[in-house]
Amino acid sequence: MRYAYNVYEDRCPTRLVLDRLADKWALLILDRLEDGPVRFNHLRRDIKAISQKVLSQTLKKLERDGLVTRTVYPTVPVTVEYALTPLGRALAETAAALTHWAEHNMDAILAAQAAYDAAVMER
Amino acid sequence: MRYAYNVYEDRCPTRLVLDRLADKWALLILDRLEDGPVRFNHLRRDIKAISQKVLSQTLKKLERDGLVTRTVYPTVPVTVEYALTPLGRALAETAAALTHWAEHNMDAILAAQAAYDAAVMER
DNA sequence: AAACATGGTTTCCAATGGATACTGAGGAGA
DNA sequence: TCTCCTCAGTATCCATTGGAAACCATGTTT
Repeated sequence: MRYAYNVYEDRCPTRLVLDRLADKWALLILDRLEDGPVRFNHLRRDIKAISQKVLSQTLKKLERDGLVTRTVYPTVPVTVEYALTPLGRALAETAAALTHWAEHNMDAILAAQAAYDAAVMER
Repeated sequence: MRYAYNVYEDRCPTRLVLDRLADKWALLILDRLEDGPVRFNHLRRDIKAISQKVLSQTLKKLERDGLVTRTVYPTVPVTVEYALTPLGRALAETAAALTHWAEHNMDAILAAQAAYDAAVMER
């Protein structure tokens, strides 16, 4: 065994982390922050169809995990900027591989789904 | 734009794929299948705390997406083997990066959580 | 005075997730 | 023979989660 942790084990803390990272919205947020800090409502507009509640909740969890920072500027109205920490940046690169894989291999997956559904229909 | 798809867009099919891949259990299954075919109950035992229902459902979705194959051997009792397709293998390598990142960076995340919780307490 | 911006919280309902029990065919052990 | 065990799943129920929409405070613009 190379690491002290084993994600196959129940009750291993890595399971908690995997739970966090295996989240569509968290991956999209991390990906979106790679180019630099972004404000709350800007994220909301960029990541289509995310709700305010889920965005807020997800950002809080990412902040707690030390993956993003939250900075408040006392402007009027208040400005809140979210940015990646070094740890978050490392993860974002890994996460980007997943989202980009999805974009890249979409056609193959759609074809597989169509074939599967056709096979189920004629069964 | 490099690809025809954009995961930030609502209603883009990549969102469906991301939804599928951003799933703790799917990632663990793909990871577990990297070393070769595995039977249903073997997966169930290896991936601690997964329920039969969720394992069954997740495998079906992965099969529909063309990421795993399901092969039935008419033994007694019946043997069902799950294996990665070439497409699934490519994804498993990407997914492995995530699970291994979780194992690797666990200590930093636990420390961040403790610091965050302490800050919240004294606030 | 009404509308819009900021960054959220609250509320409600539908969908999802997990725990548990059950199936059913066949083999092994008592 | 009777009971238990294995295989690979379904079926059922309840708690948690997710998303839609309304609401909040503060301040600027029209």
